[in-house]
Amino acid sequence: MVLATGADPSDATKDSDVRRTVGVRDVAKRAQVSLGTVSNVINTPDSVRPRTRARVEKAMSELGFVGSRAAGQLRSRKSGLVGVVLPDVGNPYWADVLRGVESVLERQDLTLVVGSTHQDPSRQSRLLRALTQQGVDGLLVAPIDKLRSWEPFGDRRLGVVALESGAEPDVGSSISLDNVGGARQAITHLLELGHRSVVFINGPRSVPWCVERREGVLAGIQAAGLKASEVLIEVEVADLTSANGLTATDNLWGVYQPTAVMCANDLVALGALLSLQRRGLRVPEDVSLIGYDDVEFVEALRPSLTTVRQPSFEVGVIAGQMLLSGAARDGGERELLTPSLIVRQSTGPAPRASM
Amino acid sequence: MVLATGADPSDATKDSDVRRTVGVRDVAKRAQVSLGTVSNVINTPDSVRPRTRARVEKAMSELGFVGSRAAGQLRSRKSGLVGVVLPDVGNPYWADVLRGVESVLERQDLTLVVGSTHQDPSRQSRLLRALTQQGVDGLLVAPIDKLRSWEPFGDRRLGVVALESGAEPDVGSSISLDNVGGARQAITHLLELGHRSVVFINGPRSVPWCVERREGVLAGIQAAGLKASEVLIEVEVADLTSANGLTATDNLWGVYQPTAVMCANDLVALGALLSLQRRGLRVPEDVSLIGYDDVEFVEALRPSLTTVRQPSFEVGVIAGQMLLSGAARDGGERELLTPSLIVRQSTGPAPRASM
DNA sequence: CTGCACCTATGAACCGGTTCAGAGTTCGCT
DNA sequence: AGCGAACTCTGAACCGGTTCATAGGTGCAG
Repeated sequence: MVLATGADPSDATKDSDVRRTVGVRDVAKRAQVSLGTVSNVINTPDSVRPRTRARVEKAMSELGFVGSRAAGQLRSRKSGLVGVVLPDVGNPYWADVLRGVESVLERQDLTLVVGSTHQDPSRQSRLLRALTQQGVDGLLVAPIDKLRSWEPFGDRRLGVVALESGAEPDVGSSISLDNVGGARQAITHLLELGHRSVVFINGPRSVPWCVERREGVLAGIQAAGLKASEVLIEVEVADLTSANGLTATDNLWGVYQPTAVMCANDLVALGALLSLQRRGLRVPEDVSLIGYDDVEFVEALRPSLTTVRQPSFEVGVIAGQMLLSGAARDGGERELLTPSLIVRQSTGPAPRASM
Repeated sequence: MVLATGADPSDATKDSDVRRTVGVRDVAKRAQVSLGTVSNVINTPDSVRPRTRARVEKAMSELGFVGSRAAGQLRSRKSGLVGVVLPDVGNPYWADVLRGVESVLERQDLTLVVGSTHQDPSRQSRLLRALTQQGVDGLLVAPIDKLRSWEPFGDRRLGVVALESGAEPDVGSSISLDNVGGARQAITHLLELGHRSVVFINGPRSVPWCVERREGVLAGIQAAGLKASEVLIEVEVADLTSANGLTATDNLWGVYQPTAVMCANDLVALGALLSLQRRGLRVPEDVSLIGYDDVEFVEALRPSLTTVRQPSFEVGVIAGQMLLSGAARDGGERELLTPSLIVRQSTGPAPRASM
């Protein structure tokens, strides 16, 4: 699921509709049992004698009974909801992570509620607040911002898992990827190909893993005995989408003509590729291009994209397991995964004429 | 957000935790007002004198008050939730529709709860049931299956909007695309290029718009004075993903060698393209390929993909507006949008040597 | 100074599924 | 038949924010 928020739902039409929904009491009356028994049929069917259960179930279907989660949740303090806060569900990378989470939570009666922050801190806190109000039992967050006030979010029944959070969170468990290492591999690859004028299109500094990827880039440059100020041009886009990648590259090219473009994200790289191709530049002969994530479609691009592969599905699986195992609640568990560079066609030797 | 479902959340740990959450009563006591006033501050701030309001707000932040949606919803019969049921949020097309919906519902205090059916009818009914239990105020559904028992879902406060439902739903409003026309344009394009051996990779027959696209294909063939049985090879995949597109094409090629492949979906076309390229076939010289949706990245593929463009974002916007305007509740409103063929590089004249 | 209209604040009742202590049954065994 | 353990079933109380009829307060006109 995805979440969005807004301002005023109160303009509901006057509902003079008197028809009430059928509740446990109606079912109980019809099945000639007490309301407690109906509740038992719903929650602990084994504790009800088969004959009775059948009667209740018959009554339920005859009446078209659909329970109200809200009422149950109020008393039981369980919502059966797991909140997931991601930068952007539209990004295939995160969609993949989500599939991983789903695959684990599948057999539990847990419902995923997913929201996108679009790299916007205020959106993040709105989402977190909304999810807390919904009473989610567990929370998976890829923080876009240092989470200041975790307090109310922390004591979920199943706990909290931070995905790709730079700093170690003070509650719950976390699962991270070595962004520094991944970015460093990428930039090193470019430097080894002779590139000495590289543009790095990154996300906002407030995002932990953007900061880390930048660190990796700087570290790689330094390790090669070069100065970042002479080699690197940094560009920042608010949201890591292909549209922004395209615009950023378009704007940039009026000012600089680097021999390589490195993107914080495959989506941005896609945008950059479109911009370059429209401009008539050949990749990788004129410009090398490198992405990050190894999203499914980049293999089919021509040229196919060199990128840094992240085990997206696995991240989701581990996160889901942490929730179920209780590690997310008890905290302290840390998982660190390593990305790997996938060299394809979009990167090649720097052209001679370059600086 | 995305929804998933499962079987048993009961293994919660015994919480001996006695700490209760702060409620309106706690806030009321601290602010020296009645609990009703606290409720007013939350819901109708203007009806509370500024001085009083300030006192309550201070108390709320001091106590770290986070309301419980469940409790409020129980009494007010408003959840502030809008359920969205889509085939696959991972598909950029639907992600786009979603963005459209979000853009409209943004300023309302509505939370989107999104779930993917993955073309699975049982998943659809599970989702619908789960959303109903959550008490969603409105529902957007792209039905994957004739919805038999709409009854309990129908009387949402904001109503129901059916996206791309083949048959006219009996409740709510609908917004559809001319799938017959779109598919017909695509197949006609291929036939005009001389193709007489075309594979059509489609989704399951249970999905309304898959059926419609098939109809369009058949109509186009007939209109060209040809027989479907002699021209068309039909393949069906369960879920319209690139992985399935790849496998289907791989398997198929052992048996047939058509001169063109038409896919019900750009994602499937992407898979097909990968399969063809791995096999060493040139597109479009050896095989023409055509997709459906005009998802963002297909323009960047090489060859860029010929496809049928659908106004995805607009679909979302209209759907959102129908919900807000009450058209979704009162029903009867029908919107029909028209897709258009976008010819790019992946289609070309049929090779001579073909049958 | 009284009356009346309007604005605020109050708090008991309520929404509907779950809990749990206790009553009622069933059944095996002596 | 007699007895206790185990199993079923019962229903009042409860979760916590919202509703709404009512009470209290303020200000202005008569």
